[in-house]
Amino acid sequence: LNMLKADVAVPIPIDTPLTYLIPSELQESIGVGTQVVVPVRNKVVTGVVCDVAPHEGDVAGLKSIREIASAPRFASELMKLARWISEYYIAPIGEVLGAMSPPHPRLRRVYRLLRKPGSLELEIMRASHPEHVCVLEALSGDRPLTLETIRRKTRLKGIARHLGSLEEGGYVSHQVFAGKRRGRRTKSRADSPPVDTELDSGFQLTQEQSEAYEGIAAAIDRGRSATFLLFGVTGSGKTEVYLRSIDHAVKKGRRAVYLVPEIGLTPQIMDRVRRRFGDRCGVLHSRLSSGERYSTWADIQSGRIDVVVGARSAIFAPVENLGVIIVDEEHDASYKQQESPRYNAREVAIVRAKEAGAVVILGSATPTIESYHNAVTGKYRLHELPERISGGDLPAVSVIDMRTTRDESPFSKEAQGSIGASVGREEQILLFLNRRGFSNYVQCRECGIVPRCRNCQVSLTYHLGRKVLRCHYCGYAERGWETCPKCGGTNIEYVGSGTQKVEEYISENFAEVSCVRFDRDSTRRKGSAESLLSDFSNGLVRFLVGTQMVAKGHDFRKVGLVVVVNADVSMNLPDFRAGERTFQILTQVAGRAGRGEVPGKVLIQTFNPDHHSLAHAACHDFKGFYEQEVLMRRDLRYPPFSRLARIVVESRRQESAKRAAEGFVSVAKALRDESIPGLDVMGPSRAPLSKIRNNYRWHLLLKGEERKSLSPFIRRCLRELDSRRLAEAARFSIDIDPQVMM
DNA sequence: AGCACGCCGACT
DNA sequence: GTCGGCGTGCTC
Repeated sequence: LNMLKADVAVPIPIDTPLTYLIPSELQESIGVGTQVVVPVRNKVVTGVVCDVAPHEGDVAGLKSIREIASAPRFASELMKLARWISEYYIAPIGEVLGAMSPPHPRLRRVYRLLRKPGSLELEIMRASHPEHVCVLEALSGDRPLTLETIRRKTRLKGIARHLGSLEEGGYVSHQVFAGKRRGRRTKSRADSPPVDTELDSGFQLTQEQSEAYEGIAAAIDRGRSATFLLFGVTGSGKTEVYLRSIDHAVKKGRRAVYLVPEIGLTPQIMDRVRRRFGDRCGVLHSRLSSGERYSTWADIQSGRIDVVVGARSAIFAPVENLGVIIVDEEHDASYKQQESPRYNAREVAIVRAKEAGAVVILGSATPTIESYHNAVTGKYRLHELPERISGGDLPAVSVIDMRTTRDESPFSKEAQGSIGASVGREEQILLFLNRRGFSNYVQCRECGIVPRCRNCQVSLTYHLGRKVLRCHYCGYAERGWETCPKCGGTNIEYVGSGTQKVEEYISENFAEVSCVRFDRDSTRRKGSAESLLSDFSNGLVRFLVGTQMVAKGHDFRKVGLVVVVNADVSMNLPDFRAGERTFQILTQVAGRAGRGEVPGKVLIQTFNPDHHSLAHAACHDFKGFYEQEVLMRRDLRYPPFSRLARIVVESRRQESAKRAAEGFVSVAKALRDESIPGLDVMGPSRAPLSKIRNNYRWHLLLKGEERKSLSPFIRRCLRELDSRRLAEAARFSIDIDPQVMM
């Protein structure tokens, strides 16, 4: 008897795939990558076959694969990528494949009323189990309901239990139901605009654009993987280089993936791609319905699509014969997924390209220090696009020293004057405030100094309870300041979050013109972002007050003045990348000014006018910023001179979280050996967000010299911790190459 | 993740 | 005594 078994990765957070028998009638059609329907406990889920092997010994204890799922099979290239992600990012393989899959038909348990209780039965039930009556009432509508719906209708807890006893009593029954997939939508070819290659490609490329394009095209022809960094200010024509490179690949019979940070905010890019490639392009993003997403996915897999545009997860598009991957705005934080699997699409792109023999183009006006370093050291190939194509000069930027401001207004005298003058000239004004100051930092109002950790250079966070300043990387603590150690001043400010004063100030002082706020809160509703922005771009609204979101991509033609209300908030986040983030965001915001015929002016208000992020952003000098930042990174052994991993430990009880985190540190120190060069363990300490949803959070940082040794070492530590029972009541989450330290 | 099992306080 | 709260452990 030659039975076959399959290891199936299921979408639950367990470390290993589960083993199932393959029914003989399915043996022919199941291989690695096949998506199958399998029972897990009392549910059925869709999983992916990771391995097929002959099964020896008895069959007892093994369940069988139910059927082959309707979703198509994963190509071996993507299976290999999934394995790499799972190992490198220490994420369960089932979750990785789940993130890579198109939406599955939802398999759920539905409950149905079998028999109504008689009136006497009902009385007894009402007396003994009133919840049961509730549940039966919810089910009385004849339609089978899911657990979730019943829970919502009855607003009861422990629904499963009640249903169990009702089922036993013969009142209800359940069955497993596969939600039907909506039929594949046939895309109407009429609504896609005609392909119009002439319109864009008619332009003469600049010298630098041609050089970049020639280099990329040659690399695509060679068919060996290479990574390019396209470094150019906004408006320098990066997009045209991307599009020509894609065009070149497509003409050679290859395909392309084009990643953008947030597709919702960049409709122009989609338009340009559409115009160029017609219906041979497809979009993948989070706002698609599952039907739309599935149909695009199927179109990609069947080869009907040459160019896939999308956000982070589009890096998993089942594109065959990949020739080029674009990562636009490569510095953007949204490429890193902040929940498991915590992958970085930029890194995944490079790994995938290596496997496929494809070329990666990273593009940015403000590259990450890591990417620029790789370009400088020759790991990537660097191409610069130094000038704005359309002419338009970069705006004049002035840094305003707020230490001289004494009053309560959010604006300095100078800014007030500029705003007034700008309103007088009927220009539009963008007020940028970075409200995401979750963490309270301390600052001397007189000299502007902010206390920083002597070991880690990150700003210290003030803790009201104990009145101490604490480092969230290493745990270092000192007493809170009463006088400034530098200038002796006594005006020490505890800077909190939120500066809504701005909107108030504007409506009080400029009541005659309208002002709109643009941030996560005001744009939550679908479509509201678009309508707010169009009100601003067509001139209905004079002031736009916004956070990060306004800095991205929008092309406002009539903005004459940009004011950065408080540049210090992002500068003083307890994060070693705070300076880099500040530089990026300031450069982007400044880029919003002077894009049309109005010459732009940018004001940056700060208590720290000498900070290198500000100084270099003010003169549009990325390289100067890089040179200085890289010194700090080298000095303190931060990336790109090391690799980081962050371990977050969570528990309901403060003590267990702390103990488990300390346990990890002691295990890591005990297990360190020459297999993990340059290992450095920092912490443990309270995480900056030290309590979330009643869970206490501690964290620690590991530094290592090389990329490949850190993850296996962490896995060894976790196993050891488990076997020594040091992790009781605590959960670990691992963030490899962390981008944020909250 | 979800869900069952099992151990403890508040009610008939 | 039971009901139902949450902590712990397993899913082939």
